Amino acid sequence: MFRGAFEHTLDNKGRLSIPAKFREVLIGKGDERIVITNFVVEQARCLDVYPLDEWLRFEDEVRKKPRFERRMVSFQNYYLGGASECAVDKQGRILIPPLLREYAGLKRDVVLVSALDKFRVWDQQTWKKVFAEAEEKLMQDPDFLGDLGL
Amino acid sequence: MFRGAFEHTLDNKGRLSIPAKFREVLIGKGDERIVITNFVVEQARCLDVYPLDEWLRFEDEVRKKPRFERRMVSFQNYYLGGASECAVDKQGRILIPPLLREYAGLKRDVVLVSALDKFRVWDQQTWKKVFAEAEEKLMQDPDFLGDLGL
DNA sequence: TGCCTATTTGGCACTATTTGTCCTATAGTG
DNA sequence: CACTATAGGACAAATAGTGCCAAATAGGCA
Repeated sequence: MFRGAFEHTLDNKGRLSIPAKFREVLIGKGDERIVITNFVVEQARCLDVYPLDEWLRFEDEVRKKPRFERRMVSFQNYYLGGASECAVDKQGRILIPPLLREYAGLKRDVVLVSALDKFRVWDQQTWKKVFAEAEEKLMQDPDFLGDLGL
Repeated sequence: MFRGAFEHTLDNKGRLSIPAKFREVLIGKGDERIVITNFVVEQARCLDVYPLDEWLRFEDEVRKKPRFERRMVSFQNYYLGGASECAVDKQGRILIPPLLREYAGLKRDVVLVSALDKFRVWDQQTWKKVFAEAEEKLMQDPDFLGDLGL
């Protein structure tokens, strides 16, 4: 699965080259298509990127839930509504749809961060903040990891 | 199926061009006809757009239900009553019937949002509100996301 | 440390998509 | 019957997306 974090840059058309390490994972699956959607962690916006097969598995999970339950409706609007499929081009890039680019505040410098079966794309500044806050929390609460059973 | 969200504009005749990504799906079905009807999510009005075959399938579902049950009658009045069939023209546009345009408060800027087998059309301002509320709700309910494995 | 290879990025040209404008056909009205 | 208003269709300009090539950079190996 995906491992590591990489700093990359968008070109002026909004294209992002996928780190070779991540691309290898996709090639291993035999399908380089990905699905990309909006997400938010700790008030900070980012994009979630799934290999197509993982995304489909996830959609199936969602379909099993009660469709008209109110939180589910919100969730579908938010997470599924924004999801769009992209293909990786010959030099390993994807075009990030304008709305998503705008949502996550992606300008030039971005960071791609692995998250198990998927990875996330952050605006560099936003990522620095999120990362620093996470570190801070760990330092100030020594029991944090213990409480999680790690 | 449909994926992604797109900002488009109506021309002064009320015509809306369907995003190429969505049109591909219709072309894949070999039938570009669609059915469009009124809908409301979280108190906010929008339009539901179905490929014709999906709509027919949905009608069959409805037919199986007890026809004179009161809520079913209401639903039929509302959802089926507003439904109208449109064809996509040569440059990929549909004409949105005036009543529906008015219903959903469509002015110039609209957003087309995928929703699995169909998509929705929102007035841009309305969509922003609905989206922001959904985002808010999800942020405040981390357990819900946890249940979904996010 | 320096060379070689692989990866990433920038630039350019070409194609496709979207949108605004114009034109014609049709129906309604005087 | 002629004129006007309007809807629908087509054209064309502007914009955005895609593909390709090559420069620059980073990483690996000797």
